[in-house]
Amino acid sequence: MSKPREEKYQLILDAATEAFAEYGYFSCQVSKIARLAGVADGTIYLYFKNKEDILVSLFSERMGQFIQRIRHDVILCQTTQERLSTIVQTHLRYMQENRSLAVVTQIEVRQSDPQIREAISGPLREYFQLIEQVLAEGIEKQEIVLSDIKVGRQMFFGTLDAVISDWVISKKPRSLVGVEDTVIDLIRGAFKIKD
Amino acid sequence: MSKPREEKYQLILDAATEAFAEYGYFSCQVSKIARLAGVADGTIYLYFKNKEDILVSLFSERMGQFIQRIRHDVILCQTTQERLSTIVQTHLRYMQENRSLAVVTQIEVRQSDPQIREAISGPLREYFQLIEQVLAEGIEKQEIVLSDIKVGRQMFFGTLDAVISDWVISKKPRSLVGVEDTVIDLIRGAFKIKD
Amino acid sequence: MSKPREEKYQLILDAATEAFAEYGYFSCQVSKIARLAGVADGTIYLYFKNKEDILVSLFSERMGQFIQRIRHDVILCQTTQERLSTIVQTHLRYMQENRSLAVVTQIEVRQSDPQIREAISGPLREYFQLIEQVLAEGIEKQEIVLSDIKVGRQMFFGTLDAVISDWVISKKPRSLVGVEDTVIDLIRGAFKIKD
Amino acid sequence: MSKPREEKYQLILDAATEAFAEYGYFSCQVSKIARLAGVADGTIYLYFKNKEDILVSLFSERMGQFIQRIRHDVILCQTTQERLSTIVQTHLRYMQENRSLAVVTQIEVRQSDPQIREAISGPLREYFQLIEQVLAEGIEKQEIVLSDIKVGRQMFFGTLDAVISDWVISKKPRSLVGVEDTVIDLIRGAFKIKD
DNA sequence: TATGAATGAGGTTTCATTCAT
DNA sequence: GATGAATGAAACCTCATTCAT
Repeated sequence: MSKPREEKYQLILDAATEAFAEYGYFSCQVSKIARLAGVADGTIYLYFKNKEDILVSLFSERMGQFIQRIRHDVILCQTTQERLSTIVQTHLRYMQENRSLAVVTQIEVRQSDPQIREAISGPLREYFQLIEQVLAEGIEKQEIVLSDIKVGRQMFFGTLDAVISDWVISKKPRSLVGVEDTVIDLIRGAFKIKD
Repeated sequence: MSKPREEKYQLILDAATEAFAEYGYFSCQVSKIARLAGVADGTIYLYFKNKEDILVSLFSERMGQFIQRIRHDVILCQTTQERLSTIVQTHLRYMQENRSLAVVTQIEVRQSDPQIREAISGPLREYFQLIEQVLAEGIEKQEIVLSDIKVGRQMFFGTLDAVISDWVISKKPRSLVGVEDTVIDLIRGAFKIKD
Repeated sequence: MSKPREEKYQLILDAATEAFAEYGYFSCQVSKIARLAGVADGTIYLYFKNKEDILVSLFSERMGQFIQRIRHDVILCQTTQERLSTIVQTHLRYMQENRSLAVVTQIEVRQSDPQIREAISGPLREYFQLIEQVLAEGIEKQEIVLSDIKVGRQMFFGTLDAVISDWVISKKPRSLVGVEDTVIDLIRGAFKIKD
Repeated sequence: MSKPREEKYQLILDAATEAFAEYGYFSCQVSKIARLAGVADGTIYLYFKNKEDILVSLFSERMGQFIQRIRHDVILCQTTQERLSTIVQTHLRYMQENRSLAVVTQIEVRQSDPQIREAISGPLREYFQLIEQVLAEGIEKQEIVLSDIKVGRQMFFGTLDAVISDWVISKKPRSLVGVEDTVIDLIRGAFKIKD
């Protein structure tokens, strides 16, 4: 009995991801999500408290999954350089495979509505902490040079974010995978990682 | 005769910047802007076609000013390193002095409502081109090492963007000026600029 | 399942007829129609695209019904004189029984807002064609004398229209049925119909 | 000092006639009239109490002039037949020469807004009375046969009204003068005027 | 007298949410 | 659980009218 419930929950979340990506959170009506999910408008409210709850759930579900994947890949690495390269690769590839999620992330990370931003900040903060941990460990082991961990993370995340932002906006994007090496190279230079 | 017209135009734009920054574009009613500007609701529409036009005008006006300032500062520089450092400094200081503009910029650049994004993209693209010009010249003069100009610009802008984004979201932000040196240092490393 | 939908559609159309008749199209707010129909404002928009669509639908629905009735009555007639008399009678009686429709018809047929007029013209043109057909047949069979069919129709319709217009405007109107004979008599004279 | 006042008053009335004819009373903004008249919006209110007053003034001024012209032409006639023919001719020709007035008349005669209708009814009633006088005299002198004066007037006016209505709506209208003879012929038949 | 920028009441329409079926 | 018709609050925008210049 709980299986179909979970299924429809995910179905709606998938639909919402597509719909938010295409129209933006505010310009996307709940009825559009319902139609895309193949359910009635009212059904949405059996699974979510309100429209905002859809967005927030979408974030913790999908971003949570994303972070878990990255965390899993990072654990297998030996050096800081490997860890950073892995994050770059996994981040870009994951977003490339989940374009709509990438779009939603781009849009909604910066939502100014304080309530929404607060609700969203959880998973993102978790990701930031993961990056900062890697950086801290790198400094400690003298594998990288960095005078301010937070700024280091901002550079690291900001670069990936900007790359994806351009990719998302661009109508004819080149593959994200193609820029991996350049990104990694720039980051290695920034953190003074030796060859 | 045209002075007071221009004055009120700027007054409304200032009010809109504050209001959009506080509530976000969609959650901010036109009446809020009007009240903040000390004018009647209808007066807004003597100066702007509609709500979207306020946002778009805000962008081209204020971002245009911002880019002009950066362009002016960059012209005075001799080396690529100086140019990049100048952009970092001017960018961060300008945003620090215009927090509300920074908020709006951070938020609305990524608005996915396609119409709005299109309208906004102009000034931003201009800024991107400026950065890319500096990078291209740096490569040519062998002052920097960079295999892909676009990715270089993404790293450069993305870093600044992430720094400001954190600063804007943070309730008790440290001064942006304090991170200038770290940012410049990271970028010099990324572009392999010698001391 | 479709019954209640049709019912409410007609309910709103009835309310709109009353409301437009009392206040005129422009001076009548949608909320007035809603209140009269006993539904919420928003409900109106589940059945009609917008305010104008209400008026247009009202016209094609009600006028269509009106024309059908006349067409039905005309078919049973043998002579042109009978046909013309029947149209006069049915027209006047129908309007007398549907005063609000008469008011709306009188008022809105001539709306100069070009968009509205265009939308409304369909059913009216159909009625004009019916009259002109009867006249053409009458001429052919030499039952009437008329040098210009269009002008003949204008006289025929214009007379009925003016009679109803006066009746509608008048606060204490005499019955429309009372003038039937005079109208028929005038028209018989105009078209030189022998006794 | 009173001359230019009168001039501008007429100027605005002319502009209003054009503007009402093109857009209809409700869809025509006061500012449009002002622009057409070449005066400021506020100036309108030095000459007219409000928008409605423009329409009402337009009516009594222009229709008054129209009726006066008809009255003048009718006085010169000897027989009822001449009088009726003269009214038909003058009516059609006047409207043909003043198309915008014709349009406004068509539209606004039927305004359902009770206040407006009341204000307009004056000049129109005067015209109706003139027609009814002619008919009454015709009956008395046994020049025409008519059992109900009011219905007779309705037929007479309604016919002219419908002719003009079609002419006004039609994009490529035939000249109104061309139908004069047919109209007169029909009316002579209706009133049983001998040759 | 003339101006036209400013006003602000009020209208149409949208859409998140509810609830009877 | 599922539906989707109905709700009604609230937003954007228009435009007749005013009034300081």
